Amino acid sequence: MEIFLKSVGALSDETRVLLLRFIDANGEVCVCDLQNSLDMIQSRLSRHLKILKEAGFLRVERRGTWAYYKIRTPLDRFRQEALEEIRHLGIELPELKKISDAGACGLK
Amino acid sequence: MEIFLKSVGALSDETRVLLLRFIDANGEVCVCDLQNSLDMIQSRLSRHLKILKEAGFLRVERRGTWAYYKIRTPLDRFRQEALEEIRHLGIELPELKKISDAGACGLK
DNA sequence: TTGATATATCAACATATATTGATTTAATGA
DNA sequence: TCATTAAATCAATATATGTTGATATATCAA
Repeated sequence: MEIFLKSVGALSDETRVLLLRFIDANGEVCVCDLQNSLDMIQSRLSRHLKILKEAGFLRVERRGTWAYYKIRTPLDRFRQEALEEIRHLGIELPELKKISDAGACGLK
Repeated sequence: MEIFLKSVGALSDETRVLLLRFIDANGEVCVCDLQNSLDMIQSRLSRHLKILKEAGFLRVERRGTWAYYKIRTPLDRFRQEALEEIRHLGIELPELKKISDAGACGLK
């Protein structure tokens, strides 16, 4: 029950659904790229990424000071279905502004 | 998005998951039977039943002063998967104490 | 070690959601 | 019509969750 509630709880917030879909659409992204692309402050992103990770949707990989988030694979059936459902919502996604590759995020 | 959030929001509460599973397992039940079986006060039940109904999981049918709730059919794919997932949680369900058939709920 | 950068966590506050008891609404039958 | 019963709604309160700005942690490079 607890794990189920954590999963659906993670999905019941507009910010997190957008985040999940954005990462789903763009593959691996780092937090500073999300800040740039989604125009959200860092602490807000960090919070929601943690919730999505702990709900089993995301995986983090640290490289140096950067933290790269991506969809966890494999997803179990229910999470996969949820992701599929989110894909069909037709959410308009902002463009990925990937500056982490340039070696600096340039954010304060 | 709004409908999706409403669906997962409805699932992200332990009381509602139990309610949904109980109705799923017992078929059609009226509110006073739920009061008896689940030991919950009426206003609490009414609130959660409404949320589950508006999220598309339940259907009500009124007969006289009684309101009978059951799983809405057909459920769309995602809601069906969610229900399936809930079935697999192994939730221990209390016995259905069906007194509405007797013609009186006997509740204050 | 020091400074700079990326991310995580914390504290304060605002908003949302759940619980309860009281009231209202609706249907029934005397 | 009036009283009764089932269910819905409301008001007050408590708890949970989201947002923000500030601070802490971690990595890297000079």
